Amino acid sequence: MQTLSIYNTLSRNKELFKPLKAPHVGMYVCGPTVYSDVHLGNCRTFISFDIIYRYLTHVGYKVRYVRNITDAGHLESDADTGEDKVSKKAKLQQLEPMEIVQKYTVDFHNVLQQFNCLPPSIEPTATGHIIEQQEMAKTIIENGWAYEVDGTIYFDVEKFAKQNNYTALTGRKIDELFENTRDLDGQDEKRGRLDFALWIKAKPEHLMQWPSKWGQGFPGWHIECSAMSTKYLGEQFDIHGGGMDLAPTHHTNEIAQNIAYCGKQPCNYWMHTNMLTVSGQKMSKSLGNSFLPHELFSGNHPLLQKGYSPMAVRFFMLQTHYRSTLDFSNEALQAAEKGFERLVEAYKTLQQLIAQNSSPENIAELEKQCYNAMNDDFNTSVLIAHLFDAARIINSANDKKTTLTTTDIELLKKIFNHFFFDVLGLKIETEKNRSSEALTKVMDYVLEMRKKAKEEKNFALSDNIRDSLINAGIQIKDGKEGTNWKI
RNA sequence: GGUCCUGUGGCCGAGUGGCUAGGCUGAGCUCUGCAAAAGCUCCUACAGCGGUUCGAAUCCGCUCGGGACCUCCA
Repeated sequence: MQTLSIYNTLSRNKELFKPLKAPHVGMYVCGPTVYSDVHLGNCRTFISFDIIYRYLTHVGYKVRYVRNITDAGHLESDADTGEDKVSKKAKLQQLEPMEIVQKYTVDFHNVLQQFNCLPPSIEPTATGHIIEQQEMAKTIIENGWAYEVDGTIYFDVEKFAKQNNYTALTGRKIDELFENTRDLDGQDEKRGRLDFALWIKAKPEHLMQWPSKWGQGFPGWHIECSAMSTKYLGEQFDIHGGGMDLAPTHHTNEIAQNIAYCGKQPCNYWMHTNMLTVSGQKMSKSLGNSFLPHELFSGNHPLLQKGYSPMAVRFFMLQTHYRSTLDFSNEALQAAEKGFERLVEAYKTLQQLIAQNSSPENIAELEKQCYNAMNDDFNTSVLIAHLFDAARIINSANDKKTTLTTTDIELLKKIFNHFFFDVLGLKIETEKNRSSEALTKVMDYVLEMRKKAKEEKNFALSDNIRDSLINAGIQIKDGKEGTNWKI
């Protein structure tokens, strides 16, 4: 097993990864609230955790990866005010709330599939775990950490913070939090200003509500994750992840709930992915600089000069470490697209490399460096740099400027299979008709014609053939071993 | 306003107290009938000002800029 270190938000340091029950690893990631098209920032988070899931699996762990779908209880404001996001959308579109949930869940799955993300082991929903959430709230009340006011259950943060480190995740000073939170004038039935709801009394017109011992209501936003992680991963598990914006409120409250419920920290390693910006500014609807995944793929957006394939985008994201902000720009995307293509071409070249008896290259060391990169807090950026080194060696060997033994070539293939495909989750996109048999035969014939023309010094014709192929979107490359082509 | 994070070459983006990140772009060379591709070389940076140190982009302080969350506002 590899020695892996992970940056833990709790300690603000990289720590050696020690699972509670190796080889089993429990990982929980906060999934999307399915009330609108999936945000590209969400995609980044889920792609990051897809890599983590893939790498842990690759090095031999048996990972149970749980990622929830929030389909109820997430209000417009995190201060337990405003409407439920799903219900609001349902009213606007005059649909059943579960129609909204279905529509955007399907959309979410489609997008992640295009990005080649593996499905999680379990994908539980908030509405599917109402009982569990009620039970957890009940226990928290019994344990003395929550109270009921007219059918709504609040978590007593002030009381909790006196005996526990409520702000462990962010290191904020609790006194300042109290000071900076304003009074919710008049309507406030909470005891403390930082208190948050575990269960909320539903008004009669509220579309999504369930019976409970406290009357009709619906769950608070934070309780679902505590309830579902506990149900499927136990009271304590290994990794909990999500976007950085979730740490101060959602995750902080989640930890409080778990401790209030069973007296234990829910997990050992908290991992947070950084945000997305567009040309240096944060991606937001109000700034008019946000676009959807399908707009990014098609290029159908004023900010996009062209479309970028899902794999190019995935590769682009992986060139930046998950804890750094990721900046979208046409220039950067195009650079990534070309770099990705370069690796794909090197992989194809690798398949037809001819082995020599000896080699000056140290491929075993290269493989080791790839593992080192991933072991250092999943540093995909450094891993990719090593893959480019591999590409240079492959191309050099193809140009007869270096030599590789059979062992070297096999090891290079293994490196690509393990890291490029399995761990980074990249794939070679097969354009329709790209390598249909008929086209291959036609190309063989056309290239034979061109070869003959060249032998007869009829360069006008050979160039004409080449230009015509370029017009048809096919590029040819003359090499020592003959001519290759690609679309 | 508060807390936290962050500032790297034309662009993107890793990184460690002293040793080439890598990709894209541009220039030159090799190869080639020419081109493309590929290889090699070059453009060699670390926001600014102080400090610690034999030595800092890497540690500390301040200034300026960017971001996240909270507050405010809409």
